[in-house]
This record gives sequence, C-alpha cells and structure tokens, in this order.
Amino acid sequence: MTGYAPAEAARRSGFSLDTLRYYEKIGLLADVSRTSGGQRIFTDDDLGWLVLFRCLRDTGMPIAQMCRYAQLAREGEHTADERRELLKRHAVRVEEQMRLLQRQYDHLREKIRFYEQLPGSGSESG
Amino acid sequence: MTGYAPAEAARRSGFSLDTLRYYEKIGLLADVSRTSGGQRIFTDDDLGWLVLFRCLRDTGMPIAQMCRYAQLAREGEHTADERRELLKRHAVRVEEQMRLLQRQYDHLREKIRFYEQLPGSGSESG
DNA sequence: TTCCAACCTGGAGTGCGCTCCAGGTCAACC
DNA sequence: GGTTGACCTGGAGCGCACTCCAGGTTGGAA
Repeated sequence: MTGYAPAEAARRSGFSLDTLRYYEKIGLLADVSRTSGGQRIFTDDDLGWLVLFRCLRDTGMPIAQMCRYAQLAREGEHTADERRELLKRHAVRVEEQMRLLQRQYDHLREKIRFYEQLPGSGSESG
Repeated sequence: MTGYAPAEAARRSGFSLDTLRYYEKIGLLADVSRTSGGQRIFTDDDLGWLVLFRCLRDTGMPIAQMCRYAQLAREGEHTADERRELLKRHAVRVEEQMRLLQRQYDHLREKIRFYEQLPGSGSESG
C-alpha cells in the first residue's frame, strides 16, 4: 500500500492542502492514517475518494450531499441502492445544467456574431 | 415605451427584486427610471440587459466582469472591439467549462453503471 | 546534531453573490 | 379619505467553500 505525503496528495487530487484538511475536519474524508508523529499519509484509496469528490464538485454537488454519500458508503453494502439513487438524481441535475450551459453559450455566440457582423452602430442593450 | 413594475421585471428576468436593486446599487444596471414618487420603472431596454446578465451569470461570469462590460457599453461605440473581445474570452472559458462538465458527467455515469452492474460487493472508494 | 521545509492544530477571516430587515413611503382601489 | 400591498432606503447578515494565520512539531538531509 503506497502512501502519499500531504503535498503529493494535494498535487494528485488537485485540491489544496488546506482543502484536504478541511474535508477531513468536516468528516468528508474519514480515517486518514498518520505517522507516529501525527502527519497524514494518504493511501490510494483516499486518492480514489478525492477523485470522486473532484468529479462531484466539478459537477456542482454541494459538500453536504457529498458528506451524505460518504457517510452512506461507510455504513456498508446495504446502502448501495441509496447511493446509486443519490448519484442518479445528481446526474439528472447535471444534465439540466449542461443543457442550460449549452443554451446560454449559444446566446453568447450569437451576441459575439452580432459584434462581428457590425462595424457600425450597436444596440442599446449590450 | 412599455414600462414594467419591479415585480414584473423580476418575474420576466428571473432575478429577485433584491437582486435587481443590488445590481443597480453596484452600478451593473444604470439609469433605471423612476416614478415621481421614486419607484422603479424597468424598460424593455433594461430587460434586454437583464437577459444578457442572466446569460453571463449562467455561464459563470463574475459580476465584476459584467460591470466592466456594462461600463464599456456606456462609454459608447468606440469600445465595441473591447467588448467583443471580452465576450470571446469568456466564450473560451465557457467551452472549457463545458468540456470539463461533460468529462465529469461521463465519470459520474460510469460510476452509476458500476452500481447497476453490481448486485454484490462494492469497491472501497465510493 | 542541527537545520529547515513540510507539517500540525484550532480558529479566525475572506470573497462572492446575494438576501433579509426595520422603518418608512407610494399608489391603486373601495 | 382610508386601507393595503407593493415599493423604497441603508445597512446588516448569510451560506458556501474554502483560505489564512499564529504558534508549535516533525522528520529527512547535510
């Protein structure tokens, strides 16, 4: 079992050191092992969790919900259904988010095209 | 020139009344006209701006940057190039955001598929 | 063994974008 | 003229997700 120093875990996960400590403090990341002197050692398993958290954060899941998910996972196998449903509901929200983003991106492109077609006078709104 | 009461402008723009007042306070929305008694009347032009702000907010532009854009627009025609470039740079960031979102969405779907294929034991990370 | 960069803790502070509040005013209708 | 609901102001407060800090400890290299 490879172990990673805090700085290395931060580098690999893309979270800052402070964020890793924060995630542990709020109970999102649990049972991070330590040296005899008290310094953290992150395992590949911890890194796996961090990759998941990165995915969920990037797709806009609130931290409270990630905590719920992590808590369920800690409770064991029998929560697998609930975890799956949690992820599926999140996926639906992400799909909506993607559609909205695409739609507003199209508006933005149209606005830009307007600027590019127009070497003369502009509209008032924008 | 049609005028809209604050509540109607809020409804049409999707921003709350407080947000409309806030946008005016920070100078994002300027020169909103008033009744003799001091109550706001939003014009179609104001609404046009609000639609643009909605687009920019939904695509993640910080308010400070929207203020910059609005300021440029107020300065007149000669800032059109700069405004266009501002929007184009933003569009690039939105494209990156869309790619990231798609990528993380794919990870999420994969995770869900994992749960669905698996009526037995699960992995540690997630 | 000494050094010093990396690490530790608890807790305060930050930035963003609103959101809420108290206390008062306006205006449309009865 | 009275009522009532929408509106006004300045300013405080909030929720989120970190981020920073002071003051102290650890541990690997020279």
